[in-house]
Order: sequence, then structure tokens, then C-alpha cells
Amino acid sequence: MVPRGIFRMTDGETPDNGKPAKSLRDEFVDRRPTINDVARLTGVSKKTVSRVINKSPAVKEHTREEILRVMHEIGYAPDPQARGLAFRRSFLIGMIYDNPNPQYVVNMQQGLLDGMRSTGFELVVHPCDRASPTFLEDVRNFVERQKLYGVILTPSVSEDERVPPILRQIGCEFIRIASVSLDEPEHMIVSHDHLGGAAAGRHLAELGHTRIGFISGRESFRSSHERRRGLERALGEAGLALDDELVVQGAYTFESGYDCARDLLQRPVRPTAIFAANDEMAAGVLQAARSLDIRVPDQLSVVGYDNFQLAERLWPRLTTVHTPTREIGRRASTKLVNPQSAAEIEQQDPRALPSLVIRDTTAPPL
Amino acid sequence: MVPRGIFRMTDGETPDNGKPAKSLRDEFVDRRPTINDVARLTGVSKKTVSRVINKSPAVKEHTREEILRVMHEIGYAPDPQARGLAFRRSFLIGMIYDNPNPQYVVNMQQGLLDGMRSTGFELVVHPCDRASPTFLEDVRNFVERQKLYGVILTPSVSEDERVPPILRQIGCEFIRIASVSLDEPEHMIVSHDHLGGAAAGRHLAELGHTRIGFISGRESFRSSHERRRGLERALGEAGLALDDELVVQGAYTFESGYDCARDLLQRPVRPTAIFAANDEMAAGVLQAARSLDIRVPDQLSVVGYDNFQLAERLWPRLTTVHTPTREIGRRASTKLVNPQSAAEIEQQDPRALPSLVIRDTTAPPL
DNA sequence: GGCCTGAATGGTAACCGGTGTCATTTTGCA
DNA sequence: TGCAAAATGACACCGGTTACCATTCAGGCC
Repeated sequence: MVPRGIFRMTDGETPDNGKPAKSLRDEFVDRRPTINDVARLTGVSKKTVSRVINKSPAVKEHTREEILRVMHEIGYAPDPQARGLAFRRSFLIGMIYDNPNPQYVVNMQQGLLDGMRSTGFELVVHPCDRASPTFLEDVRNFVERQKLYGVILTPSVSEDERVPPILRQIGCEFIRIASVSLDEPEHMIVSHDHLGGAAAGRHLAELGHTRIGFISGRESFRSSHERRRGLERALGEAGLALDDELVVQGAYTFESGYDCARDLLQRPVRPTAIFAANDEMAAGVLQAARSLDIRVPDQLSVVGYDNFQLAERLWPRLTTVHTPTREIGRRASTKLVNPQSAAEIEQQDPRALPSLVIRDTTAPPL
Repeated sequence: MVPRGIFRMTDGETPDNGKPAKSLRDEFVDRRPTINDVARLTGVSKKTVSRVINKSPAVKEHTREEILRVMHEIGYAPDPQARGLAFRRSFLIGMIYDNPNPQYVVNMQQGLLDGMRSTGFELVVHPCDRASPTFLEDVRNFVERQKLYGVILTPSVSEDERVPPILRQIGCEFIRIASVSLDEPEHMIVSHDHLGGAAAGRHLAELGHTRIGFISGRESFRSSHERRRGLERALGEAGLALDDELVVQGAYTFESGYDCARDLLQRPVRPTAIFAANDEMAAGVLQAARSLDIRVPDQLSVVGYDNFQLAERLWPRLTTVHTPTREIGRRASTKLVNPQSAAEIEQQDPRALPSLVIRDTTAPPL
């Protein structure tokens, strides 16, 4: 039996003005259809339509289909603002970052958007300055005012332990993206930088290098620690050790890579290989080698980390560790907007691990 | 005379429960203050508070100050969703782009955010595929569903003439960012790429080059046209002409730059200088020269366009044309959220013009 | 000085487009 | 037929805005 009213086109109280029959769509040329229109056209209450929107199981299959049909016909889509107001929560995901590398930012954004595609969520970007005295207040205001559905924290914001308590207090979901687990797993996506560091170390050890220099990022950067830890582990497994003398501290910038490499390469006994903790610094290493007439890879092997576009544009083309930033981003946003499917993905798909890309800056030592 | 009620802390109908005096803020630890709270605490109606929020002149100065004081004290900020719902318009700005270059995207975003800082607007990023059959539908849905306040179109989406009519129909403000004016000025921010092209051409002509190659972007890219037009003008002013034989078409990618340069450099009489329409392709030119044992800049001068970070990482460091992408972005968003101040900026500040950055890839011909 | 008029200001109710709570109707099954 | 469970609906509410009306105030006029 057909539920009464399901097929009525107009409500009993809406007078039929006798105009020639026209497509349902025509009514909405200068006005977007609302939930009330859907309810009126299907003859149910707006509450029932709301149930369909929210995929409540408490709607008879037949009713649901009819409502969906009408929605489709008149081109209805719920208003995220109205929904958000009632939910006390928007359908916006915030990406909070303080990262100077454009390539990272864009790859991450792309990945986040991949995971949010056709879910109705949108991405709001929010760069910030972690060193600013108003940093925490900025974050709080952003999240609270926009009533964000969730937040993605990327390095180095993700490493700031002052942020999670604020988000918990507000009641905003968040995912931290970091090189090592800092939290309960449901809040983390880990990039396992120690594995990448180990791959680089193994590669250099296999080539026969024993005097290996390491250029780190700032003390406060977890990723740099992890990459070093991996390097040390791989060298250890090859019966080697990382000489503290050959570890110098950079700052993830091209210039710092240049300076650190000049330092290392002008030592009485210089290293035969340098592992720079990111590609920017590795580019600086190449520049420094050139300035000292040291040929790469014959006289010096160089390994970077990140595998940004830059690595392939350099000369020689840079051997580096690829980080699947986009894939990591996709997982992070999926975890936020679709937790159950995220769990599946994580188990089966190993693509989110770093991997070595061997190009032209590494060779056996002379 | 003090308006009645202004200083009352509680409404007459709200019973004083006799608890010890506490900061006004304490009331809002688990609940954000609303316009009703502000109205109650100041003893005015919410309508008056609303007038203050919207900077209506029809509020007595004294009343306004008092309301602002209370707002500040309890940490009130209007809910953008509720406001948006009533306004039928959100406080979100969309950035719609289909641009493969991360550096451009990030610089542009940064600039847009600069112009929106502390205006209460937020930036929603929306990459898209202009070649997709659903492209226009995607754009429409995005803008219409989110009820965007305004949209920024960047190349090459900004060059698509099908988009503006859709936005006009929806009633959404937009700004097109392009290399040349395509529209009424109030919808455009122009990057004047022909000036940059001319600067590059002038530089090469002054160095004494006469056989100059040009690697363009795809036919459909306005920027490439403009850069070429500028080159031709500068050469013309120097009594030279661009030889059509030496113009080859690339695609703004590293690989296309490499291929085109190999083509040009293996001609019987090769050019002594190459102007590539962007830095990516210029990087490809350097690679190609190296592969053919042609020394830069001694045997070949190279000029790029964009001045992205890459330009300084290359070896030799690339001479290129700087585009003030971030500044352009700042102007674009300012124009959207604060049109009157935008007009002033545009007149006085010339920083938004391209300028030549001379590095190490250009020298007089042998 | 009192009255009238219009401008300035404040109040009330309805509305924007959805959701929550809880009551009511319908259905399936013993 | 009765009853519990499933399906649906009525109504208030989310936090702002507008439309419209009521009140207050100032100035001009007689």
C-alpha cells in the first residue's frame, strides 16, 4: 500500500493556480529548494526528510526512495549552514600548519581533499605562527568560531603539546600528522620517518661509505630526530656507527644546508657521503660541493629526504627518500570524516610508508 | 544621563542565586556566549546588539561602547553560521584553481589570507579539473551549496569564459586573476605579464643576443601569450625581431622544457639565448644544455619566469622574472572583502608589477 | 511655551533551513 | 484483537537577521 500523500505534487493548502504543467525544477530558478519544499512535494513532514538526509534507519524504504527521488528531481541539497547551526558544528575541516615548504603544504592539502571528496565537507586552510604569543589564542578562536567539525594538525604544529588539550576542551576532533606516534592512535597519522632514515643509511652503507655526515633540522623538529634515529639504526646493523663529529645542525633551509655542508667538507678528513634531513638542505649541499670543486657523486654522495619536485630538477638528480605526503593526508581526512572506512584502509594498504628513490647523487666512495 | 539598564548585570527576570560574585567569563566555560547574553548583560535588546555587530550608525555612542565592552569581557563573537543563515550568504571565500604548480598555489593562498586577516572571513580551497565534463557543475555546486561570499579565480580557471555567467547568476562576487584584463576592472586583478616578458627581452637584447629562442606554454595559456608579446615588443624596440623558427611550444612542465630545449639546441644554427615562459621549463632547459655539453651562461643564456624558490636552487642560479603572486593575492581578497580600501592600495602601491631578477644564467653571447 | 513633525533609537515577532525531543500513528506479529 | 515496535509528525530551538512598529527626542512653528 502506498503511503498517503507520497505522490501528491502540491500541498492541499497550496492553491493550484492553473498554469500549464511545468517541470518541478522551474519553481526553483530564483530560489534554492529547501527541506520544506521536499516535504511538501512528497507529502511528509520535514522531520522525515531530515531523517533521510541523515541516513536514519527509521524511515521505510519506500518513503526514503520517494523522498530521494524528489530531492534529485528538484536538485535539492541541504544547506550546510542551517545544518551546522542546528548541529552546533560546521561541516568544515581546518588544516592548521606552520610549515615553510610550499610543496609539503600543497601535497598535504591535495591529500586531505582526496579524502574529503564528495563527502560534503570543505577544507579551510589556516597557516599560523607557532612562535607568536597569540598562537594558542589564534587556534582556539579559529576552531571555536567556525565550530570546525575537525582539525588536521601538521608538523610542526602537530608536535605542540599545548594544542590537543584546547581542542579536547572545545570538543573538536583532530588528527595529528607526525613522524612518530605522540598520542593515542585514533588521533595520529604517523609517517614513520625512522624507516626512511634507515633506508637512506642502508643505501649508503651498502655503497661502502663509512664516513657519513648528517645535517639535521632544528632541535625541536621531531622528523629530524626520527630520520637520524633511522640512519643510526641502519648503520648499526651494518656494523658502523654515526660519528657525532659529523653531525651538524641545520634548519631545514637551503641556506643552512649550504653552510653546514661547507663546514663538513672543509674538515681535515671530510665525509664521503652526506645525508641531509630534507631536500632543501640537500640542494644546499650540492651547491656547497660545487663551490668547493667537489664532484658529486664521485667525491661525495648526497641523500636528501622528502622527494619533492626539486629533487628531480637539481643536477645531479638527487637521491632521496620519498614521503607519501598526499597519501598520508588522504588517510588523515578520511579518518576524520569517515572513521570506519579509514580503519580498513590503514590495515591493507602499505603505500603510506617512506621509500628510497635512487637517482644520481650517490655512488661508492673513491 | 545614563540610559536605563545599561549597567545592570542581570535581567530583572533572572533570579540572583546568591552565589559569590564571579567573573562574567565563568558563566561561559561550557557554553559560548550568544547575542542574547550580550543583550541581557547590557540591558538592551538583541536588535541593538545586532546593530553594533553590523556597525549600524543608528546606535548611540555610549550604548555602543558599553555593548562592545561587555562583548569583550565575556569573549563574545557572533556565530558565522547563524549570521550566514540569516544573511543567506556565508563568510567564506573560495579559491578555485586548476594549477599544477604548488609554489604558485601556496603563494596565492598566502596572499589571499593576508588580505583576509582579521576580517572574520575564512578561505576554502577548491582545486578542480577544467577538462572534466562535470567542471562547471562542480563549480556551481561548490559556490551555491556553501553560499560563498566570494570567489577567487586563478589561472587557468580565470580564463574560462563559461564561469563568470554562472557566478553572476548565483549572485556570487568574484575576482579573476589573470595576466591580462578580460573583463570589467572590478572583477579583475591583472599581473601584467607582458611587462615581465619585455623586461626579459630587454635584458637579453642589452647583453647583445640576437638569436633568441622562446619556449611557450600551451596555446590556451594567456600568460604564455603575454610573456611572448612582451618579449617581441622589447626586441622590436631594440631593432630586433623574434624569429618564428625559434619559437617552440612547451607545456609549462620541466619535461616539456627539456624536450623543447633539446630541439632548439640541436638546430644547425642554435640560439644563443632561450627565454622559457616559466621556471619549470627553464630548469628543463638547463638540464638539456647539460646533456648536450653546452655551458650556461657562456654558450647559452637562459631566462625563466616566475622566480619560484626553484630558481635559486638551480645551478647556475636562474635569471628570471619575479611575479609578485602573494601581493596579487592580497589585493584580490582585499578587493572582495574590503573594496574601498582596495581601491586606494591599487593606486599608490606599484609592488604588484613583475620585475627582472638577474642571476647567473645570463651573459653576453660568445 | 505647547504642539507637531520627522529622525533616531529600541522592542517584538517572524524567519533563515535545518535538528532534537517526545508524542502519536501505523505496522507486524502472536 | 491486542500489544510492542517501527514509522512519522508537532513543536521548540540553534543564533543570528529583517520587517515593522512603538517610543523617545530634537527642532521648527505658531
